[in-house]
Amino acid sequence: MCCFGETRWLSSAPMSVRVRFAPSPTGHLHIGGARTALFNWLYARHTGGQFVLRIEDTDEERNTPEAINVILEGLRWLGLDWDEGPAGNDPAGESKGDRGPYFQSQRGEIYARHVEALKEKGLAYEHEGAIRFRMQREAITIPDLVCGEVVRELTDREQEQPDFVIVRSDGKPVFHLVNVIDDLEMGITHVIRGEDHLSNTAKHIALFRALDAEPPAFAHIPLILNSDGSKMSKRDDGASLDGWQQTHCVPEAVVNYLSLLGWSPKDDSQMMPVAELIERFDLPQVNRANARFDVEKMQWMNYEHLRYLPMDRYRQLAVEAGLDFGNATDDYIEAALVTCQNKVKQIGDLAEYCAFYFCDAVEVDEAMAAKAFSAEHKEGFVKLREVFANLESFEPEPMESALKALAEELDVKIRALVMPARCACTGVKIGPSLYDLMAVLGRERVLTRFDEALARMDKSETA
RNA sequence: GACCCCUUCGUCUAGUGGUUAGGACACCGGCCUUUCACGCCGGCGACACGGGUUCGAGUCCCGUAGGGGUCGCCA
Repeated sequence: MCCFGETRWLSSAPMSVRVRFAPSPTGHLHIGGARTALFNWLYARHTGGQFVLRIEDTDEERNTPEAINVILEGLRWLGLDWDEGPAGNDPAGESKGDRGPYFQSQRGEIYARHVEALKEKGLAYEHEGAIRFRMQREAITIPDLVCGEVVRELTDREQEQPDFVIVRSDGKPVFHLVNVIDDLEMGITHVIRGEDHLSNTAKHIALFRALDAEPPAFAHIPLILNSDGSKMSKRDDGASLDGWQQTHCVPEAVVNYLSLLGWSPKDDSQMMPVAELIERFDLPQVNRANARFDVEKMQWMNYEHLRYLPMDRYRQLAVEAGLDFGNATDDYIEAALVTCQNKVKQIGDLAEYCAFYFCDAVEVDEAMAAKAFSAEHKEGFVKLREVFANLESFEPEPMESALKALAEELDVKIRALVMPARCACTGVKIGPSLYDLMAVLGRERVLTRFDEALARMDKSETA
């Protein structure tokens, strides 16, 4: 079937969603900003719309290439790709999309044009060198997809002076103006942003109308607060995205956790891959109440994602976290990591946890050695060495059976054999499954480490 | 000072007039186990308060309190 004419196209085509994330380069990406970006991105992907990235770099002092990189890299790390926006950190450089420039610092002429039009219509006027917008004096109703119809009355100060500055006396346009003009020019259909902008939305709606434009739909999402309910600022625990990047968290875990702050799938789902989030995310399920950031749940979520990561990504994460595998082979490295993956809660703990796999001389925890290598364990340990030396297959199951059989034969607890073996192989109390770790280490290394342990026992006997 | 939003376990939340108020994190027990985790079982723990409306209210209305936000030539 085909259809003819523009009329039919216009009337039958569903409105294509265009959302945006418009951060200013402050040098860090706030976790609340990341969540705003995420909700916008999820909505775009859910509806098949466009996600636009726009950099609000009107504050020239803080505006550095590094600060822009923080935003770009943060979003990329989270996997939030933009359909339109900067291609790099140069405001005058390349960009993606035909509604640019996507840096406000490059859009001066566009703003000037609209300000001129407002002045001509008598909706803006000069006052002490600045330009003010002639704001309506009546209450404005804000239709909000999250908060409902919000009737915004004037505050007492606004009663005194309802008109607000849209261009400073130094010629720079202010946030309210540029934000509205950009959303208008870029064809933004849904403004999804923090609830801290709700009150100001009255100004924005008035501005849209003054510009002869229908305002976009608004969805003001709840804020993310500290665990004590106070406002989250960059210094607070977990408040900055780069903190999570630097500790080599799993980005999908951050996305998953953030998605659950202020939005709910309405059932008991907790762990959700991004594809499921896209599938299920929508504005009606967004909450109205502010949420507090819970570092512990974030860490739990990270662990849950970490343990199910494909080995190649797990290994990559380990390398990024600075792990040194020496000259071990790929097979050895991956076999070793497999025994650690479901045990280590944070990738940062991995280095210490698996160190014994990648060193020549085991670093021994003396407190553990004192117990494990005590004289009473020596006889069994010597016999265990013999058993392992002659074992046909150096695999976990045969080792376990052999060890248990020996324990029974000697009439000792399994622990009495396991403790010295573990201490000999790893030097520490905590670690992967003993049989698994020995299989990875291989017979040669294991027997060498047993011999080293035996030497220690002899030494302490004579001492 | 004014205006706006919000209020269910400590935290994130489910709940759209009739529920023993459910789940997750955290915490505490137990089981499993060579350690540590995982897993399983169990426990602790909430409708901010006061009025209405109703046969019946966590759910609807009003008020109070508390929290958050905004009112800038910051964004």
